[in-house]
Amino acid sequence: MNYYYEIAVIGSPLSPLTYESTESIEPGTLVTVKLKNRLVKGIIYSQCEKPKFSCEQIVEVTDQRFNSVYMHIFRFISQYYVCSFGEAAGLFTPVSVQKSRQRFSICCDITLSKRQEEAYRFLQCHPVGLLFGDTGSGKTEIYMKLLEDTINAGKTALFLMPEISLTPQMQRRLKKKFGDLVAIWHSKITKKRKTEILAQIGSGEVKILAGARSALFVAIPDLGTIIVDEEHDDSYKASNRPRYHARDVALYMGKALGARVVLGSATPSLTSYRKFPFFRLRETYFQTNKRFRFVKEQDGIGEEILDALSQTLSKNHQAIIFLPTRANYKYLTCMECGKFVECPFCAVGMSLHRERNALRCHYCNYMQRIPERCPSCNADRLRTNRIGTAQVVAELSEKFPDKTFMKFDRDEVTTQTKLKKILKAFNDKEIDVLVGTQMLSKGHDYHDVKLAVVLGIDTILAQPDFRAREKAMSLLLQVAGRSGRKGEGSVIVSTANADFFAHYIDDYERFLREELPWREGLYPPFKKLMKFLVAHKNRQKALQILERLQMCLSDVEDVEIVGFGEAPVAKIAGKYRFQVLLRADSPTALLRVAHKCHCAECEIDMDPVQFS
DNA sequence: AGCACGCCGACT
DNA sequence: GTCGGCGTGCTC
Repeated sequence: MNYYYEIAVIGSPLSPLTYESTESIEPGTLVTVKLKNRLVKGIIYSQCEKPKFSCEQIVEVTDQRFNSVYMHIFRFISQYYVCSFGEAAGLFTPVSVQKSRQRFSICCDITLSKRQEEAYRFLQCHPVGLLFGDTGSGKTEIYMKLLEDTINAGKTALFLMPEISLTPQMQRRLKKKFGDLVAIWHSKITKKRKTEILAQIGSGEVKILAGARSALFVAIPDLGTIIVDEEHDDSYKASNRPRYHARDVALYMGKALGARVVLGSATPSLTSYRKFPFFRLRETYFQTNKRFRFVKEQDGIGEEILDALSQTLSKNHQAIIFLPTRANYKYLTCMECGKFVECPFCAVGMSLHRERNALRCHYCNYMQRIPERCPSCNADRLRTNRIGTAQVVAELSEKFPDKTFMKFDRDEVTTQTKLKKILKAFNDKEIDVLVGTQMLSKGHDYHDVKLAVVLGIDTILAQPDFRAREKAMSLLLQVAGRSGRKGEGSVIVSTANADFFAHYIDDYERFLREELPWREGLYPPFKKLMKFLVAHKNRQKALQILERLQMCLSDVEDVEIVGFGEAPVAKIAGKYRFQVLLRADSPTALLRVAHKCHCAECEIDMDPVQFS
């Protein structure tokens, strides 16, 4: 007897293909099949009738299978983020469940403050809850308590955090409490280690998987709790196909698998604030006395900031300096023709990196010599623009020769090991000042930072993005939260928008409340957005695809075309980019359009977060 | 005429 | 996505 199955090829954009087998196989089973004479992995989508064409035999049936709830989740992802079933399933890692799964109980030794106890009880009685807790208010203890409960109930848990918040300190804390019951999972751990962890999850030795975005896709059995820490963080949104949002997938998975979902943040997203019941946990742990000062200085570091820094350093205290720019300078501009030196492959200015004596493109990594003359008009009046972390380090090292400054950005912190090393050196006082980008703001505990300097926040506020204010405000608070964790701390912000920031600085909830009406009728959480992206190395071709797309979009109902045209970065790695932004009241209307008009040449971005 | 490269369509 | 077929265009 022969059976026929529709099989989705893992990671392939193709819709399921039909294969033949002599065995009866359950949907969700992973198999090996031949595709164009090559062996590929597939997942049984469904059983079907004998097709009219002759088809290939399934090569191998593995003992790995996703259950029907997971199949349902894959279907949701492929529907909602508009990708093939094989691409959705390809995100996930199966776990082979052993029959005699081990059970453990953990001793309940976490003591919570009265307020923490209330927060904990609140989260306990909501299937989805938002822990809106200031930095230093003790969110972690509440997470620990929830994880402890989960294990004692014989269940497992996922603990998600942005890749960069996966600090040695958080790992240590988890390890200290849960020992080998917790495993750490992120994109950089080795294949060997991953196999090991998967086996331990299967046997029930590991009960908590803590990690970055990708940890969500480990099909851990008996899931009881999903915690999404720093839920506001945009790094939860995938930047390539399928462009899922890990927080939103976590919410869906929680519902489907019957697991409690806890979102946590000091600066929750406006959408989560509006959507979910929340508990407000204010700063109670250390009675900090934070002073904010706003100054208006030009690009770079002016007198007032230098004074503040000088005072802090003279007392042998530490400081952090935030600015949103890497390299020495973001641009090299011609004073004659006004153009900046552009990457030959991308429509962006190249950044000046002194230590490599080169201009580097931050999109495609192309490097070239620093030119003497303008490549466009040949004038020899090139000037640097927009100071970056490397330059701040260089200039301050010269001004304070007996102090140590360290760059803290993606260029410097390339591995977990380097992150560990720098954080240790900083906490051991071998470094006096960290100068960094967003990375500085993510969940690290700096013991003795008495001053936080925030530069360039106005460039974030000025982004053509409906969330520009939300991004700027939360970033400022997150950076500020790193200063004065014990005792006094001050924050000095260089901005021309002091009124805006000052108004909300000690009450993020006020910001969220007052921001809400601006979004009404226009943006999330009131409206749904979707973006079509077209990229092609032939500009003419790209325009053709865009035109065809517009035709398809011309007669759709309940969907508004907000705008179309060149993408904010009109060319990346030699590909010309165009986009269409759509708006609707419901995701259904958008998805109807997406499924009608999508094609191989365009990518769909549901709930986009990137607008510049 | 022979070969290289790049585009496009099919993949069960 | 990835492979191979085929057409264009350049070289021997």
